[in-house]
Amino acid sequence: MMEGFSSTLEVRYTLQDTVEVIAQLELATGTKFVVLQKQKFYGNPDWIPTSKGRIYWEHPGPEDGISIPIPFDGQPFMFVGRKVLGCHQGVDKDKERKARRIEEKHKDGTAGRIVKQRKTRISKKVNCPAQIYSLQIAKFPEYEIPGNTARDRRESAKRLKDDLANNIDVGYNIIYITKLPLLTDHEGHLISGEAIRPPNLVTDERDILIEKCAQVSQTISNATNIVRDGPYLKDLLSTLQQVQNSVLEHVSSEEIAEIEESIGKQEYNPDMNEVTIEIEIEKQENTEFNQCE
DNA sequence: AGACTTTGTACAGACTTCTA
DNA sequence: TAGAAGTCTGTACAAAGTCT
Repeated sequence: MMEGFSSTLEVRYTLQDTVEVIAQLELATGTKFVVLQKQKFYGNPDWIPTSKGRIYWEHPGPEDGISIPIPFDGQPFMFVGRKVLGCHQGVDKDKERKARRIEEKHKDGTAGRIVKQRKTRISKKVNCPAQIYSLQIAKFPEYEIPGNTARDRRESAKRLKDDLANNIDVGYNIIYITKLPLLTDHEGHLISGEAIRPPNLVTDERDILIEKCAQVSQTISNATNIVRDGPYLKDLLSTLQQVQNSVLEHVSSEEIAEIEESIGKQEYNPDMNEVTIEIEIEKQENTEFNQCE
């Protein structure tokens, strides 16, 4: 990982390692990425720096874009190439092309022979926005500057360009910086067996249902405290575990981790005594519920 | 069932637009 | 004006649909 960057940035020194990082991501998430764009020299060992290449000291990158910001670290660098991969269920970039092809087909049909309407296949593209952005840069450590002044930059860049122009052997390190998407960046399709979530309910309706679920859970919890029938409790536990599993099936692995973490925190919560007291009070208040049983 | 056709997808490179 | 980023287009291939 690169210091000062988002945790999704991976830095590697060979193409093979970079390919491996992407392969591991695909394996871990059950996703597949296809090349949206690849520049000529990305991963190309034939690339050599020339005096015509632009020298950078930093690269801010657009705020809302997917590009990778490269902070100043004293060493000048050049862009070698970039590669952008998109989730294979991402944007259908050939949509217009397909439409054109169908239109042309129609024209052909009216110009003589009868064209039978064929059942159209369903595209797997669901506009998933997840993308991998990989940059290949070449850093020149021999031209590192101690400070970050305009004068230092100018002098060092000039020295580097002169050396390149005079065919002096300039040492450089190839670096691949790859920005990986998070699981939450995927939309509208399966990830590692996760069920496709139906469209979210209107917030109000959802809130009401959550509230009702909470009430039922609370009632069960309160009533369970007073049940003395051992075999029944055993059956109840089994049923509740099934319900729990069913609920967790509708929650992502990250959310489960959050829940588990919060449960872990509660064990050390000094306020837990207050919760216990509340339950004790509720137990007394629920004698009415007990009588109804 | 196998051959043929159509459609969807993938890749690469050229071209265009935008920006510092 | 150079180079990053975005768009377009040609080509190839695989898979599904259709025909015989």
